[in-house]
Amino acid sequence: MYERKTSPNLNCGLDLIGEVLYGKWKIRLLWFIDQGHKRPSELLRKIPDATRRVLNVQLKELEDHELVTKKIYPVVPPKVEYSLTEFGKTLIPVIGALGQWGDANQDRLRDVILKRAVSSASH
Amino acid sequence: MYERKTSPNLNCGLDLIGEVLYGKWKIRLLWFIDQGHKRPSELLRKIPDATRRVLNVQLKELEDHELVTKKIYPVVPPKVEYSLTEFGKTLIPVIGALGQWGDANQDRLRDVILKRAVSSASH
DNA sequence: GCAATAGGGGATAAATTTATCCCTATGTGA
DNA sequence: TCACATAGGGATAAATTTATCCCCTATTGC
Repeated sequence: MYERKTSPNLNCGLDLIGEVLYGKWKIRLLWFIDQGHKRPSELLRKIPDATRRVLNVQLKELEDHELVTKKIYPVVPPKVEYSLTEFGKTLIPVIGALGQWGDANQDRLRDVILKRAVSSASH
Repeated sequence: MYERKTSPNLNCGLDLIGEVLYGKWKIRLLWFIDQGHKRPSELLRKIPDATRRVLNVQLKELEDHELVTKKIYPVVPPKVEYSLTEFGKTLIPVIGALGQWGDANQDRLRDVILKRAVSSASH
């Protein structure tokens, strides 16, 4: 496992929430788990741009940060279910606010994001 | 300047907001600019863990994404002021929600973040 | 002339995060 | 016997982000 070489910033609330939510797929993992998509294979289907590996890694971090719990059923083929902890559930309204802002401004956002991407690509 | 090799995900609102807010200091930059700390040197003082260079880079991205505007006064020594655009201002309540959650849970967050950091450091 | 001020940015290195590849396990059904 | 489903994870590579270093501008005040 990768071993961090610099220490995290833990000064203010924004630092702290950043530490647990920073990760390409974490927010969406929390969101989809809350929506009832609990099994790894389901989550992978909901987030097809991610690989199985990264999702596992990020789910493990969410678990270490006590935002989700993992339940392994001793059956074959294996069955695993993730759920939000009570702590994790308190994040859902915040994530909802993020998603709403993104949805409400999607046209403009696509526009400015692509504009920047294109102009940097053309040397 | 670094040139992206993979294309951004622009599927849902969460992807979109991620594209513009993802960056170690961006959220705090927006927050402090909104609080009236507009000059680069002030922002650097408010965020002492960042270097001048990164703040410039991330401010440029925020500008390209139309969340802030930059005003350069033609004086010597140079004076520069950043302000939120109307679009950028609409993000403030969302950022406020993030910060509030982080503040409200700061003890627990410090705890779980450090727990993970320490256990991974010890092999 | 030299330092200080306030802000910029290129080049490169280091850190961090994601992606790829590949191998493991165990019943079930063809 | 072989493929399939379902989940896990090590090793390594590639992509991306941050950090370091160093140099530049122009004026004011010693």
